[in-house]
Amino acid sequence: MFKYSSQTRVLVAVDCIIFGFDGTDYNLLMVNRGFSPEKEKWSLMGGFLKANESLDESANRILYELTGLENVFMEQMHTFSKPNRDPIERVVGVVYMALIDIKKYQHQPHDDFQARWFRMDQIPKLIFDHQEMVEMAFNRLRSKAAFHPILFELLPEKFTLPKLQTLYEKLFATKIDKRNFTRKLLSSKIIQKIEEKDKTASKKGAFYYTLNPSTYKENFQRTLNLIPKSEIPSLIE
Amino acid sequence: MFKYSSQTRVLVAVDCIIFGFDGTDYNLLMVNRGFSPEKEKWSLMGGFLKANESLDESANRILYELTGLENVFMEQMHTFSKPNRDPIERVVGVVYMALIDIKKYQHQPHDDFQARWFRMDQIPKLIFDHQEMVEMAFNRLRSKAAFHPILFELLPEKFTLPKLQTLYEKLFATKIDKRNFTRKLLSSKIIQKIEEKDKTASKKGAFYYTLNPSTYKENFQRTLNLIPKSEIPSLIE
DNA sequence: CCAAAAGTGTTACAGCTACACCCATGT
DNA sequence: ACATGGGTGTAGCTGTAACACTTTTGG
Repeated sequence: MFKYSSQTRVLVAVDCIIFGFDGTDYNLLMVNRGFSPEKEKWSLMGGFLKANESLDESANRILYELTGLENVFMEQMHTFSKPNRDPIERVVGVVYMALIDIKKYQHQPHDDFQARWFRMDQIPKLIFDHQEMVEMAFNRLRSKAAFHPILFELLPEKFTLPKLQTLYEKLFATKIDKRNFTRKLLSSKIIQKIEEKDKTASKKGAFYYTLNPSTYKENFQRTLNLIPKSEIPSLIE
Repeated sequence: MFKYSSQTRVLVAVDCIIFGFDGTDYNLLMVNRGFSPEKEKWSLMGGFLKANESLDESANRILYELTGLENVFMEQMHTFSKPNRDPIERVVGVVYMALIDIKKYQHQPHDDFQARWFRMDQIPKLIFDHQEMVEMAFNRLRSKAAFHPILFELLPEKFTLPKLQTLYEKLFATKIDKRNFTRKLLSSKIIQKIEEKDKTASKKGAFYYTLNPSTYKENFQRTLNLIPKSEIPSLIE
């Protein structure tokens, strides 16, 4: 087989930034590295691109191997490439962002990987340029969520309006008026009430809602304006 | 030096999607490949990532080598990775999108590369997955331009309002009311009129405007809403 | 009965859209 | 003088933001 001659070949790593929401705060799923370099330190879930898989396949494989999860919302975000970002040898790092319902991964089966959730404000010092990756991912999440209803990926099938509102308030570090929030959301028709209440958070209980799958897809491109316009300029991307 | 053992190393190519605007249509700068595979066919400007450069540096080097241009608006867009996207050997392709003033590259110095502009609706069949890359880039440009004033990168320093409006109308394939367009734009303060007219397009002549550098940067994150809301849902990303 | 969270309507304002005519000038 | 493209103002409407009280129920 002919090859391109005299060109440098490098390793390609895939790193997954996995967001979860515990009802109060955003969390990140990290693993304790079992190998050098930086053994025993916390890092993103990652692995090397294999010979016969695409990056999407690789990211999904890595996520599956480490959490057992499949069919998760995940998309490619950015490729990092500083020549010496990995001290061992040159590695180009492709970062994926995933959003999962935090309850779907609770340390269960794969404890051998020593994965655990960290609240966004309590993330340990990370290896290499992983800190930078996380910051970019969180900003990207903010930009996307301002215009597309992706945050539902972080919630279980049934969720309450107060939980959903907290999700938005925490991401944009702002308070939202609950009457306006509810009205905009319901007028979009992307969620529907079910006759069942969550009583864990209050005595009165809050009604559960679920996504309306058809209108959800239709409205995915539509900008919902759930965030007051005055907050939008603070988005960085 | 220690290495990660038994992992696959691959070539990393950088491909630049370079948009220009000729006053009427969007154009793409393509090169006629002088080497196999697909010799003599049209392709994006590209090259391989070198041992000691980052992807950003590589993209800028490639652009400079092929056009002589520097300090151009360019950002990383997506990394393509189907295992057999290049028939010779495995190559992961990182795509950059650049926006340039079309007059800054007019076949001059580097004709040996046989680069030329193609109107977006007259792009020849491209090699590998370059067609897919171009489509993604154009969609991405649309999404970004809907909310950030990046299209100015396609214009010369002095430009007229009618030209600017055409730029938006072509990208979104829609007609915009010129009174509304002008009003929104001027109220944003990002451009300023200069007392000089372009008489090439009409007898009356249209006033030139320039970017107001300070307000331009300030307002870069602000959503201008130059495109009527009803058109926005058609954006795909 | 009280504390804590959920739920619900209205009004004022800002920003958007729709729309048509006059102006300047080269030929 | 006329054809061509450039420039300008208003009114109605829609959507957003601001705002406070009642309801429910577990303890």
